[in-house]
Amino acid sequence: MKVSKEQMAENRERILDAAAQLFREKGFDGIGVADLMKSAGLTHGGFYGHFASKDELMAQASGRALERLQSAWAAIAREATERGQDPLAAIETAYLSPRHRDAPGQGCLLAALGGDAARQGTAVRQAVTEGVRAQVEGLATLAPVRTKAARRQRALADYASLVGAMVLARAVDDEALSNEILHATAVSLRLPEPASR
Amino acid sequence: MKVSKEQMAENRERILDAAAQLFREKGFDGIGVADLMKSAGLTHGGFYGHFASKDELMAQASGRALERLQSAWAAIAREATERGQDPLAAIETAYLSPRHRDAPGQGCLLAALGGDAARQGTAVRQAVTEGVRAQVEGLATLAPVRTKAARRQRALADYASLVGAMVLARAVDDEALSNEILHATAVSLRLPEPASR
DNA sequence: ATTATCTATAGATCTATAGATAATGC
DNA sequence: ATTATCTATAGATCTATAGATAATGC
Repeated sequence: MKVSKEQMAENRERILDAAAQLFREKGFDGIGVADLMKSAGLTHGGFYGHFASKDELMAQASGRALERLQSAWAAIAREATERGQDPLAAIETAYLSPRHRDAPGQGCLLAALGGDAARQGTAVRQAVTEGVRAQVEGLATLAPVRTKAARRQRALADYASLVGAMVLARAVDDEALSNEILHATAVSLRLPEPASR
Repeated sequence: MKVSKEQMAENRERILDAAAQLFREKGFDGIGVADLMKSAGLTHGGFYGHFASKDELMAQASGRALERLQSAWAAIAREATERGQDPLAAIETAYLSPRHRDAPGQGCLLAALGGDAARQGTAVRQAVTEGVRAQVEGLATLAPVRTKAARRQRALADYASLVGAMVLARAVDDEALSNEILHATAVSLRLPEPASR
């Protein structure tokens, strides 16, 4: 049952991607190693050849999710700039969309697992801290204000608004209220279009 | 081992209060029924005389936490008004304090369990929805803007900023960055004093 | 007599490991 | 020969229940 080196590396990537999605969808405690490995097309016991523990996977999957969202934001910013539109507004509009709300497995790690991350060990917290730092720096370069300090302030506050709006929009059971939260936040961030897409 | 009716009602309250705190501190999955009952000074098996299931407790404890925070906000607003200060700013300043960040067990349910709540069943989601609605309505009455629609918009957006700032501030592992998030959000909400208390 | 709580346990699930298996790669 | 994966299982933990116990309240 041994596989080639490349196949093994590919299997590891599949485990990471499945974990990054399933943790965001079901929570760190909502999915076990066995079901996770089944999702990646492998069996339970094989897991420990790739990762020392579930905790290590949680940290690496968090890092993976943060990287992927960072890339997605960069792509949105690039496209908006090409069209002569405000790149920060484009990212924020996409973030506050019902599409993002309804697909937590592909979305912002902090909105899906921020509360859980705060209760985790050093490995997860460090991965999250690094990702937050990178995302804040990325947003800061796009903020349309003059000083560096103002750009950073704006990036931090906007990021907080986005995460909170998504947490609330997903927590409530009433779609009208959920949409209202997303829309009110879009208005507060002075986004041009409605947040729906 | 039977106790009086009043004693039983008091025991039930103790279970609810312990649950409201421990769930916020450790997550819904981070504390079991046995340890929870031990925290309330009772034994494991007695639990099912008070609640039909852990799920029912989760919903009622969420409601309890939301009610308690609502009362705390009302008290802060009252005191601020007595001193001739802006009551909404007083609530927001208290919310964004390191004291709140470092005491999740006594704090905002949405910041502590919002992400988890989104993954729970109908009972928990309904309790959360009702609580969010009440808190938004409470904030809206305090918003210093003219129209009803503007007050509601402001309440929704401010609530999102607060929750997101707390989620981020608790998730990161670096106290300087954490304080920076709280402060940047306070600036964005135009709060007069620094957010520290 | 009723019943709130206790002790003990069933049944399920979860992480992690041990040993077997079979394909890779020297 | 080495090793990635598989099957099987140990050990811990968790929810929920059954039956015993002892204090309340008619």
